[in-house]
Amino acid sequence: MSTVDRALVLLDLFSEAMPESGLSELARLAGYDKATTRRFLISLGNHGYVEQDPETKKYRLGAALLRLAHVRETTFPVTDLVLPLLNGLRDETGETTHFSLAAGNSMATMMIAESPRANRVSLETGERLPLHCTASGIAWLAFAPEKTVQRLLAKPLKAQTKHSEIDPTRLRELIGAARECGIAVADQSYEDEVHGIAAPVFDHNAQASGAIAVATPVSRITPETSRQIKAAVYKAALDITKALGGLPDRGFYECQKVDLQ
Amino acid sequence: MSTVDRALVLLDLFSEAMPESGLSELARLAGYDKATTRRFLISLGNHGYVEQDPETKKYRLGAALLRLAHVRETTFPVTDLVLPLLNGLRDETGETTHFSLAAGNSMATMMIAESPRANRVSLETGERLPLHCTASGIAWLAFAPEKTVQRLLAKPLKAQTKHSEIDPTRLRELIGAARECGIAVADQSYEDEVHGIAAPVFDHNAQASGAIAVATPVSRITPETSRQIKAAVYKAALDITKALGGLPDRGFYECQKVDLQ
DNA sequence: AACCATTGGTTCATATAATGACCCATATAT
DNA sequence: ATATATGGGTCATTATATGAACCAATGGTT
Repeated sequence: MSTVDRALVLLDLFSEAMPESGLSELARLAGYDKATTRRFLISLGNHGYVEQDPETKKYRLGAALLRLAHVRETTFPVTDLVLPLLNGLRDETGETTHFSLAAGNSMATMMIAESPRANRVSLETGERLPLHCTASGIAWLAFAPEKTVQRLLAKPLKAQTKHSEIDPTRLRELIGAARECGIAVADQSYEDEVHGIAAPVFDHNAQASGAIAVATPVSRITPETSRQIKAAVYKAALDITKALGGLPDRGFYECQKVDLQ
Repeated sequence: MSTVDRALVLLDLFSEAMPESGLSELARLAGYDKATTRRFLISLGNHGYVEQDPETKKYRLGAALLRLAHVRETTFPVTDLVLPLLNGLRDETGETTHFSLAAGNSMATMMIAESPRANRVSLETGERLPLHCTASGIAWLAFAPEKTVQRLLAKPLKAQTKHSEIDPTRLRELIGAARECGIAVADQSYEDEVHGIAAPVFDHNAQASGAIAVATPVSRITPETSRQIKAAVYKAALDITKALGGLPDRGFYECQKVDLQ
């Protein structure tokens, strides 16, 4: 991994859950030496991508990112392309849908279309969800580079609920199953009462870059609704991939033939 | 300059005016070897900060930036803090105001509050303005590190209008004057008929990080309106600096005593 | 008040990773 | 057909990144 890569990892560490952090903590999280971490932070700071609070000495993301995001969005408006499709999926299923991108060791929620129902799953833009116990995460892992999967399964994983699967070999099976049928299911493995169904979205290299998911109160899941949602999610994943100029993995196409239970 | 710094320079090259670019062009603009540039782009791409169009092979800013900007904005909402003050300055002067951050060799427009008048100056968020012939640019240069000024003046500069000053020694004088009174004036030096009055905004290290400016049709500029706007801009610059947790340069405070013409 | 465990920050000999001249295939002008 | 772009890749040389050890300062604990 190049020096530049290592420096950029620091940016990935920041999230809504951890919007600012100290030098030692960042070094620990990234697994770098303190001196190295500090040099990286200074370089990032030179360009306005991080700033340091003069009081607390903590580092946070910098204002220059707003400019870049603005250029990106006015130039290549992902939101404009994806949101209508996400809304369509929401209307079709009647349930909350969301689009997320893989970011470091988690999925970052980029867009949400909430269900109109009173009893619905609700989440927030920017939320970061763990890979191993969410439908989106499993769907992404199923088409992610093998090395990424290995690295994730090597570490000890945290169970979010009593339904969470944290055994590496069992997780391998789940990932394998998702790869088989192009769809991942997470039944209350991230939060009790919440059922997730997700499919990967691909970039132009046929690499999974993110995922779309439908999140449902578990009470509304029946064999019928499940089948219906799976079919809708599968189709929407293809549509969004296409809208973003991506190319689905070869194997993903063949999933159409698989009986979606 | 460290390797990481050099890689990050590539991100700064992208703008609304140049939202995507090829390998050779980027290498040329940054002054790097093609191989080096390519390695940087790949590293940036690994983290989603740039992407490559598979057709044209051109590179553009990546989607991961949206996540970072989102975290930054929900965590440390600059817009929420600055926009009200910018609106206040607009209301006070009746003219279009904007806030910009220094980014590479230009000022990047971050926020705008447009004048309600029919005959008004109009600009766009994200626009990048040259340093040497805009009020914002001069205001920033006046309190920027000496090395930055030297580097800028070393290169040949482009005249935007027949009023643009491009002679290094004359520009030095303009910058010096701006440093004296904390205010920079640009009379039709970027665009004919447009008059700009700007003051720097400082970060927590008392370094100029950006500027606010009032842009006026030159027809409405009289000694009186000019004096009034200068006073308002000066005060707003202090307010915004404070709102952002910044600390004005020592010299900037003393400008209050200077007669603003 | 002495103690230990943190923190942010710094130094410098060593080892590792960055560099760029050179090469290739392809595409678009002349 | 020749010249000059382009994106991409290789590899010996060299410059840069690295991290153990080191401060000074802060904040609990005993």
